[in-house]
Amino acid sequence: MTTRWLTPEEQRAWRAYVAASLLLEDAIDRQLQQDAGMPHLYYSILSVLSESPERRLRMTDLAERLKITRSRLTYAVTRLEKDGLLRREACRYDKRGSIAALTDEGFTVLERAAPGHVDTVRSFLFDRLSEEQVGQLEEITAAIAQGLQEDGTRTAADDVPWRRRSSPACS
Amino acid sequence: MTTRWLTPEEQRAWRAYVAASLLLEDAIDRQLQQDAGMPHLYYSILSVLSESPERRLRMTDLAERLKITRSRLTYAVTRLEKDGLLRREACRYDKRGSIAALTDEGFTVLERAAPGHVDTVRSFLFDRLSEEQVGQLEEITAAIAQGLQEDGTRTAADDVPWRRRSSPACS
DNA sequence: TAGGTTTGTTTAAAACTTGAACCAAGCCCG
DNA sequence: CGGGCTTGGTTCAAGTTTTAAACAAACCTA
Repeated sequence: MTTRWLTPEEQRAWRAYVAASLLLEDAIDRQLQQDAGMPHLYYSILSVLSESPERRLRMTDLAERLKITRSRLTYAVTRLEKDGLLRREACRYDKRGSIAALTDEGFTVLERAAPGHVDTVRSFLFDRLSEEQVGQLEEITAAIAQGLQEDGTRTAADDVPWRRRSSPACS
Repeated sequence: MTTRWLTPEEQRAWRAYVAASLLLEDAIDRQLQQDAGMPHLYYSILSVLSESPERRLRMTDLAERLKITRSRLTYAVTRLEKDGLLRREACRYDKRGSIAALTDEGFTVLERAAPGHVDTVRSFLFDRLSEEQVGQLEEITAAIAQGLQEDGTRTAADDVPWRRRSSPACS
């Protein structure tokens, strides 16, 4: 089968997208590095934890929400723990598990970094979009993410309903 | 001034965006690494070169199009040169300049990798969007990129029209 | 209980990024 | 012309991150 190349419209969209995502991620990383001493990913870890029940989550669940590998997460969490922003706890229900729990200090750091972060996201993203476009962006990116999820992390267990992760957060 | 937090709609959009861009970049990197032995950025370098007049471009111009620092580009180009996919040439009109020129081998590698890459982009992105959404995506990301450009790389020269880079590609 | 899975970490090697420092070449202006 | 600033590009050192493979412990199911 011969390749279906991108149409001119698709090409324009693709290029604009690539440029925007690169620039945006750079800008956000820079801002957070500056103001909070950590890159976007690390901030996201704290942020996700802060919204979880009891501000804690199992490593695997955390990795899943952040769309990163467990190995990568282990590395990041180790640094955050060293900085005292979170703590690892044992899981009572599953002795293999370890739980990342946001510390008070971590929460404070997050609270202090949040305004600057939101300002950045706002000024570079939402301030430039109409309300309508915000909705469009959500639909578009949600569709993309969905496609990539079901495809990527497809394991045998996904085909066995009764074995699917339920993850009561073990909390 | 108190922070204007994100509205629920904005939050949803932001999260979907972050997840999608991460997953998409991962998927593309994986595919290209697999099929062409290089990450997305390197492929982009070859790709931009292949579309430039005489398949060559000055380093600074290349960095500008790719939205990366010159330092970062130097590193990448060094590797690509080592792999024989491009060659550095002296610039006749400006003895400071160096030009990255795609080699025949580089072009061949690109030709072979392109179908797989396009397939990936298509299946993860465009196949999931309506024609209308493609247009929306372009407008949205173009707006974002524009905002980030004028802000970021603002140098004194930008305010002096007659000194702005014209870059006749020196070719 | 055996066999296969899942969890999370470890390890070692690469790959990448950054920022500053630097040199050579170009440009400006008195 | 010649000093002084700017630009193009690389180099360097340091640190960060990423990956993949291997692993042990704990789980699960038959």
